Amino acid sequence: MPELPEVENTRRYLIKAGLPGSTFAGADVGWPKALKTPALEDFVLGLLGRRVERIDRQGKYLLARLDGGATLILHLGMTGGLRVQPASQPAHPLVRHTFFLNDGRELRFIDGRKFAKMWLVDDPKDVLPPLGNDPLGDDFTPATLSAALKGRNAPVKALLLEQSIVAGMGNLYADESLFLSGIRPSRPAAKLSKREISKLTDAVKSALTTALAAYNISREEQWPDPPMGMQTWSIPRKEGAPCPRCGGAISGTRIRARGTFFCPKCQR
DNA sequence: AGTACGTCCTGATCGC
DNA sequence: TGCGATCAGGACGTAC
Repeated sequence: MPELPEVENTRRYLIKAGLPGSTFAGADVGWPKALKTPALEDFVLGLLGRRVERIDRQGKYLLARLDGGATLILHLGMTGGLRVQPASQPAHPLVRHTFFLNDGRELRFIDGRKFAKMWLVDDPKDVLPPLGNDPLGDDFTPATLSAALKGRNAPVKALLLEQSIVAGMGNLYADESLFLSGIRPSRPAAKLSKREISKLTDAVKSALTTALAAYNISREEQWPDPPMGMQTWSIPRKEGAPCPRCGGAISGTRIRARGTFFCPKCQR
């Protein structure tokens, strides 16, 4: 499940693979429902002949800035992954979309579960939902997080998952952040103390930067394989497994229908 | 406005 | 060992 670290590493992978500078020579959209806008014909025509100038990330969205001013937006959903490969190389069986490049390579969009999404727009603001501060940026502070949680009585984990509060947060890093900060996922957000908000802010930054760094160090030699399947969790995602801090049994529950794991001793 | 839940999807995993 | 049942969850629409 690509969350911020995986999406950011995908961005770095695309840059390393030389997608910026390449020009689209066509596109094969194999799962039309993934294309949100525009209609298929305009999507293909709009990409044709356009060169990728830059690749940005906003939350979990990848934005390929094209010459001429348009932006190709990709969201990896839960099982999405991207690869830039020679057309002659056999494609992964779960490739749903193929973007042909003018250098004989292809940008291949893998997406087993078909939850990924694509847009081609003049202004990303027209289609992107409101996104909160990026937790890796300077604007993500105890003050801004506290303000975002003010008056909210939903479980803190549910709010961490809202992209309008923490852009790029996902289920696994939410559990990780709450474990690192010793806060139980079910706690009403507004009841967190100032000190807890501060610890949570640090934990979110720490969980995400650790994941990014772990990938870059341990998998660097594997580039250009896609950055997926990172496993840098402190907390086991298995009920009854031993807590790495106290040795007690990890509890499993569901919050907003999302699998949630925490240590009942370490997280209060 | 805030909160909760169903829906979309299918590969991977579980359990008998 | 095999196979059907269940699980996984990001974002959105709907409902209360």
